[in-house]
Amino acid sequence: MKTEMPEVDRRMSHFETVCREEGLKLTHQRREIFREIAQAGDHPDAEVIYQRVRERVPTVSLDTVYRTLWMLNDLGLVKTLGSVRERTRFDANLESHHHYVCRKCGLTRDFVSDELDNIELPASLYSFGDIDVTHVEVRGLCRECARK
Amino acid sequence: MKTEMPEVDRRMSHFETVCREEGLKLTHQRREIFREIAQAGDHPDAEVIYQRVRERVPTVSLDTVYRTLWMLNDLGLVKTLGSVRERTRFDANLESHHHYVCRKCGLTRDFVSDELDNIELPASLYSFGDIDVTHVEVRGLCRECARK
DNA sequence: TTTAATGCAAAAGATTTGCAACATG
DNA sequence: CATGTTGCAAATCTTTTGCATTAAA
Repeated sequence: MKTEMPEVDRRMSHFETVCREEGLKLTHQRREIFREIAQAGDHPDAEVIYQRVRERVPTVSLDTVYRTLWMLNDLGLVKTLGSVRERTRFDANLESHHHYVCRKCGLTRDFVSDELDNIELPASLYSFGDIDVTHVEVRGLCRECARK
Repeated sequence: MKTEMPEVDRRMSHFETVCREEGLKLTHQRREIFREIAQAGDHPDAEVIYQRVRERVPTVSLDTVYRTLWMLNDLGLVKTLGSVRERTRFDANLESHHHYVCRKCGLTRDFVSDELDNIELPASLYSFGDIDVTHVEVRGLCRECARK
């Protein structure tokens, strides 16, 4: 389930290029933390990344992992799954619906779409398991944030 | 942006029915916490719900809000946006892709689909703001969890 | 009256921050 | 060598838990 080496190498050099462009130092820790995410196929969280990097860099600290992760996210080198630095939000609307989320302020609005509710999913998906619901999240910059 | 009253009332009576069926006590706190989510149009988090309920029930405590929220979630009376009781996960795959997520164990697998990448979104969406990316999350029970 | 639910306070967990020591460019 | 980065420890913030008290059925 790991990413293949040629792809990992491609990601590593992109990472190094972006860091140089931004004037960020290419430390041993940063390289190894990024490499870990670049080759992982399972979307690890900060703690898991920390444990894995520690096998190769025993002195790395958890706070460096966090700092690096957010730095990579700000540079657009990694993405986060689910909410970004946000708490769990609750919703009592049980009808099938989807969300528009502002990438900057987190504003979230419901929308419905019969078309989306009936999209055909790739057959390969069923090899992962069965399917209950399909939820579409549309991200963008909301009007309010665009004005500033 | 609040939910209209008739719909709130419908949700309230559904909530009461389910609680009775499950033998759960209909306390003042539970009613007001549920009402708050039922009428909110903005997907509040636990802290926000707590602050709003406190205006009407000044003695309510934050831990009761948390306990009630998870109870409602377990009963299927509310849903959570984003990850459920999970930490932020990271991903270095920047290509457009979607996720299959197991509702039980959180297993997450990437998948790609040209069809999904080209779905037509409702025009009304553009009234919220501009659109960067569309991400589809398919939820279900993975094979591993289904076997148990 | 019986039992479950609440509020409090304390614990646990996750993430962030200040700062001196250190490594990179 | 100058500056940005690290590791440590402590702080902060969010969520959970134990337990005596209270309220629903």
